[in-house]
Amino acid sequence: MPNIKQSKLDSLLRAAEVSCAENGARLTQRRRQVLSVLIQSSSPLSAYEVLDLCNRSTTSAMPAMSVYRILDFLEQQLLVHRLSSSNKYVSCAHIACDHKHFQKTHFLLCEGCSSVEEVDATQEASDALEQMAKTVGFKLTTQQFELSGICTTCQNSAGRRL
Amino acid sequence: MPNIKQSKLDSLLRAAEVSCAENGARLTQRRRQVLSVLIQSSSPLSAYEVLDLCNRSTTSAMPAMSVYRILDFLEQQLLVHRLSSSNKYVSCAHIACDHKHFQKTHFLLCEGCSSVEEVDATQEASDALEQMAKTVGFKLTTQQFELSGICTTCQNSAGRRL
DNA sequence: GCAATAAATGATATAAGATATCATTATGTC
DNA sequence: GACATAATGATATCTTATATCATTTATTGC
Repeated sequence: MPNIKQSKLDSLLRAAEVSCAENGARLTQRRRQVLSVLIQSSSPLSAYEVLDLCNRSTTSAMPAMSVYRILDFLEQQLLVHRLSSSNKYVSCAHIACDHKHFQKTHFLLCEGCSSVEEVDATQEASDALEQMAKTVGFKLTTQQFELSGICTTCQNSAGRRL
Repeated sequence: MPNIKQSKLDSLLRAAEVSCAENGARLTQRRRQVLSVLIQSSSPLSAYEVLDLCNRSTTSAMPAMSVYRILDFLEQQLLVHRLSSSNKYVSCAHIACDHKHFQKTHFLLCEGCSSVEEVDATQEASDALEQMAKTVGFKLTTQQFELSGICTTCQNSAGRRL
């Protein structure tokens, strides 16, 4: 059940293809298939969830190995991100734009509906974290943070559903 | 190879025992064994790493199942923390004091030596993160953050080792 | 102290997740 | 089209995690 329009999906896939080409890489059929699954998912997926969804839509079964390889590839291309806290994958929110992942990236994970919001760190948050680390002598290298919470939708429907 | 003094270990274990008792729980031999391993480790350990270390020091082999159960128990007692980004465990830095885990906790993970520093969030960091989440409508619930970086020691030895 | 109950651990099986390795197919280059 | 390279298929294996039931150990009430 795609929760995005076919036209939107197509344009993202085309952008991904261009993006790969710029890096001298190719967005093959399999890679496109995996990326499609992630783009269409409203929540992060594990490698095996990706695998199942791929095999649901195709006749030729994909081996698990391929999914891992392809996820690695897509991650390197910055087309998908790996969430280390759950060991799942999400498609990048910036496939179609020229966003450069310069700032630290924060992933806000909704505990209600499992949706993810990818946002750039504010300068304040970035500074505060650096500063905090500095007080114990740490020099931060993390560029990715994963925070849990409740999204707007789930907050509003809390009366009904929680 | 214990990197802490026996007396220190003993006093932590005694404190842990008291802490459990206060919750109507018991620090059994097996639980004490697992906790000891974690306290003595200079870096986070996976469940199976804990298992191996336990079985190295004892004649009676512990089943994997027990380790998972005991880690769950110790985590509930706040004697150990689970790092979701690596799926490993560390002993709490506050076993012997009356620290209450009121503030958000940050774990600073050194990419050089794998050591961990457990620190309370500064008000600034806490506020900045809340604020950032708020801009996209999220209400944060996370109480634990895991950041990677380089510790003081490794920064200083960088010329030699990195 | 001892039976009854509950808590903790042992033991075994199996599921789930991830990786290593080599064979095969597809793609690009000359 | 032959060659080199990249990508995928196929298989085996290893690691990690959980489910389940039996056994042992502790606790409670008498």
